[in-house]
Amino acid sequence: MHGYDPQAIEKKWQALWEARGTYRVPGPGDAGFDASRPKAYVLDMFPYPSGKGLHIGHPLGYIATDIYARYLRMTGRNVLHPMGFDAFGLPAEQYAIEHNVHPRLTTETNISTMVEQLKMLGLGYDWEREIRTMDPGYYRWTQWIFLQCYKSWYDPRVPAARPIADLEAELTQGVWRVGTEGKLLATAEALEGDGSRAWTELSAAERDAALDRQRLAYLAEVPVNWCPGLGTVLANEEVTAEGRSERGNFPVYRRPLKQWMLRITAYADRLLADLEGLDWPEATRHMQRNWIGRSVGARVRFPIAAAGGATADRSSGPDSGVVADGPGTAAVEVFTTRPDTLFGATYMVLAPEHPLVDQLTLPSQRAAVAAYRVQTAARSEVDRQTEGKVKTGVDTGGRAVNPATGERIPVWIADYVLMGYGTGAIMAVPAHDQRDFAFARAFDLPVVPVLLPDAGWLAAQAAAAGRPGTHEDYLAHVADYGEVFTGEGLAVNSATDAVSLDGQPSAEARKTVIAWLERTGQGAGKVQYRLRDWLFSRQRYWGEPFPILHGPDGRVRPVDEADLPVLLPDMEDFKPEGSDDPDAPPRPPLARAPESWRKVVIDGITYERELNTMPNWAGSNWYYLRYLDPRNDRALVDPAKERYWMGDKGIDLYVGGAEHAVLHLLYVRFWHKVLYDLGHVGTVEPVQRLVHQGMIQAYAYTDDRGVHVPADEVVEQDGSFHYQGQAVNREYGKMGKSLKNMVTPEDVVASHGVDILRLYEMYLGPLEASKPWSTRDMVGIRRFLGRVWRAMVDRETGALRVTDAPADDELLRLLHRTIAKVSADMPALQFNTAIAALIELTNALTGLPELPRTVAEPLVLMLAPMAPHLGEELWERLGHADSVTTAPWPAADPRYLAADTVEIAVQVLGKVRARIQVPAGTDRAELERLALAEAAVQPFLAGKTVRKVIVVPGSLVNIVAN
RNA sequence: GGGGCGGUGGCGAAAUGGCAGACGCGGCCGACUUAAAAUCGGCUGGGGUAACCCCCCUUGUGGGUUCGAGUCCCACCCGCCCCA
Repeated sequence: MHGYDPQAIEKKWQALWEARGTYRVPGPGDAGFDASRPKAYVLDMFPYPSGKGLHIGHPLGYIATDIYARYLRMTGRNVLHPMGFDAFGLPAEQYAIEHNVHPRLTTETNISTMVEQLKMLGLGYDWEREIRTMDPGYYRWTQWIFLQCYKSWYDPRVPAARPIADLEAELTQGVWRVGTEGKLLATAEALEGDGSRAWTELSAAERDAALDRQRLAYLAEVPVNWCPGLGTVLANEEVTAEGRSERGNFPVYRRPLKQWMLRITAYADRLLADLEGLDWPEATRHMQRNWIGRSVGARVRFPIAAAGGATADRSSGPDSGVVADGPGTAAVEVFTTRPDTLFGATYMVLAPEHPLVDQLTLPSQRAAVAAYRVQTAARSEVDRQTEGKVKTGVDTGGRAVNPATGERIPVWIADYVLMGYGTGAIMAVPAHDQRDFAFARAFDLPVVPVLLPDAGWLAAQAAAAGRPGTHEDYLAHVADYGEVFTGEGLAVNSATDAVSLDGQPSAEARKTVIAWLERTGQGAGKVQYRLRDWLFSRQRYWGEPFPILHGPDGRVRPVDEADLPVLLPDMEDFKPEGSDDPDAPPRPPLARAPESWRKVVIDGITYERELNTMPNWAGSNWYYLRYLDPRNDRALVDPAKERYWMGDKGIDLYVGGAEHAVLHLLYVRFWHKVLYDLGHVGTVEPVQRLVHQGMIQAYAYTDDRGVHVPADEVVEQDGSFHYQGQAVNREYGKMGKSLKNMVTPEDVVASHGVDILRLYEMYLGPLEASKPWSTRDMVGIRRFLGRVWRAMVDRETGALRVTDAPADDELLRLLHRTIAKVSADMPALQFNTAIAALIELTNALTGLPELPRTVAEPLVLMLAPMAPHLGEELWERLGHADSVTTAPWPAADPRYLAADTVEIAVQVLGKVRARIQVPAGTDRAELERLALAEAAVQPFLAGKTVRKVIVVPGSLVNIVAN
């Protein structure tokens, strides 16, 4: 028998590929590199070797990029298509803890398994470029990038990161002064008596502090998400909406801790602006814009008029909102996007954790305030923001002054104001903000309208609320109108001797009030971001150690770059010290490392190593650069290799899950921009084109008890489903062990072969769409590849059925239409329609006594990227010694694309009434004449006048008659 | 609550504003076979009707723009995702 035997062919070619190094990709400087060819960089999001089994959905994106990379290679490009492993971090560590084996061992085992699985799928990776983030040769450069962040500052004038040494030089030269909160102040703009000081006036410690305040990597005491169950802090992104850890589902608490931070906020504007030029899914760009959350408004200072505390306490950090305002007084600073409503601010609300609360609270209110703060601490951040809940809050008894009206207004605390957002305090304008209004109604606070709504809104609301709807009535009875007006209006009730907004539209009123605030030193226009700096410390073992030493005087000393990597010490006891007690102090596992690792003596001074490790994101944040030059021990990447492979716009195609739309992809862009600013990479953005593959889902079945039954043992009978004779219900969901509907690549490869699996996954539907798996449907692909085989190989004798006889014109036209279609579908990643076109072509070959070579070869070439094993086998049988992977992609011949005759639809009033055959290229006038003369349309024209005739050459004629 | 994406035969799906349903699965009929599998050929959105001519209807619902709408616009319903 000489039929199509997928498993035999696949085994043969996978061995040959390995032996011949078919997928080795030389780069600049390597032997065999051809610099005249254009490059393409096709990248998969690399996996973490978690140890959970792969199911059929995991390789979807890998298959797609593999097909695209193979196609590009056949079009003459040097194609970089590497793979590696995200080996550090929580998934690998949790697996190790659960199995009570060292994470290095479990990770290495898991990686070996995954490499075998990926090779089994026929994926053409250059395994010589494989990287693992846990290898010292790799994480050395992760540490190195961290050091570059530590040694850099963000110069807003460029704007770009620059070496911190430059800043030090400029400070020494007097370009800058250091302001009251440690902020940099251009000397030229410094004002007399603004409290700023020259570099020469600062002590050594103050100078250190001033520089540290500018670094892109810095230590700060910040409120963090502390997860005692995991024994580590988590980034906001790693905490679920329910206030639990994304991994492990442990409770998470807010508490202040001293942590390493990365100043991603400095890049907020560029991260936002540079989204514009990217070929990314719109939804992903939208999510990143939301995450960055740029809002334009003003900072406004409300001086404290009456306070319960004695004197203003010390300034409590850069963004606390506390502003020393001369001896004994202070002001609460707020951010508002609606400074045009400043005159309507009738009270203020502070977050319960706000540092000014103690000072503001009157003795009579202390007990109530303290109780409320305890109550708040127990609630999660998301819970606090959820709307529709009953508003709660407590009056501090303190009073602040509205700078516009000069009136003393009450200051409350309430949990819907968050300390971590903005300044931790708001001005409340109940007349024009929904939440403020609800709060004011609940606690009987005054509501003063300061905007006149437009007539349409007023009329609609007046009708709904049964009010007259006049301006006078609205201003007098604003609280009786059903809804709060939050739109743009005309300012009213907004004038004093000092400033007047009355009559101005909101946009103009904002400008007026900001100008006045700035002139009088009571505030300023300000752009604020939702984006926070990136919390970069984890109290875990399985991660990159920080290249940081702590001196006995508390000063930080970076490890010399020549001493990198700082090796992760081998420890038997690597487990985190989890705890049920939210107040237990963090105890990173590295605190238990041998003293020989923890202590370092330099010039007679004993330093302690930083005991935290970097988060999971660190290693995956720049891996795409290391593939370009994976074994370089002198640099992160050789500049010549970086320029060639990254080109002008970076990675040509990056495919991975939509779950990384914000975190991974935002962090990657941030580090890439830092490296760009410092001259280590040549592109502004790392990824030009991004595609998210969809999920493969599957049916699952439950019996009448609601218990899942094995999906592969369910049979369908007459439209209902049965398991062991019992009727079962069908559900639809993620593939996985819990639903008992998992299908593994191993099973499918064993029963059908890899090429059929690859084609079937691509044929299911568009790459981006989620779609259901159905093993039953795979038979269609098996039939297709079987027909291809039998068209070329005699199944009795095994002889080649391909001859040099010429193909007839009809077949050649179909062939070249197919080439044109597939050639257009490949770069668009529309493999489902490309396969459909190849099936059509193959179906046209089934009756032929022999197959012309002019048809057989292009068919094999087009099939080869998708079914590489079959492609190689048939290419070899067609007499080619070289691999099909480097054969040239076929070109469609325009001569065969134009048909001699075309069918034209003749419509009357948009309905098709006849079809006529005309020579290709028939002109409009002739088409119109033929259409009007067509016998079949006459009944529909009878008794009517032809008003107009629309002619679309090559397609249709539409007769408008009535 | 705000935003994004989607809704097309029994199923997966296709369709630069131009003949809706390509291609595959499933189903039906036939050929080959002692028989089955495999393979090959034909039919297969719904309704009317005389299964094949022909007519009507049909892309979640209702409007609109257009000679012409699955495609563009508005409102609504449903599903998924993101932000609250």
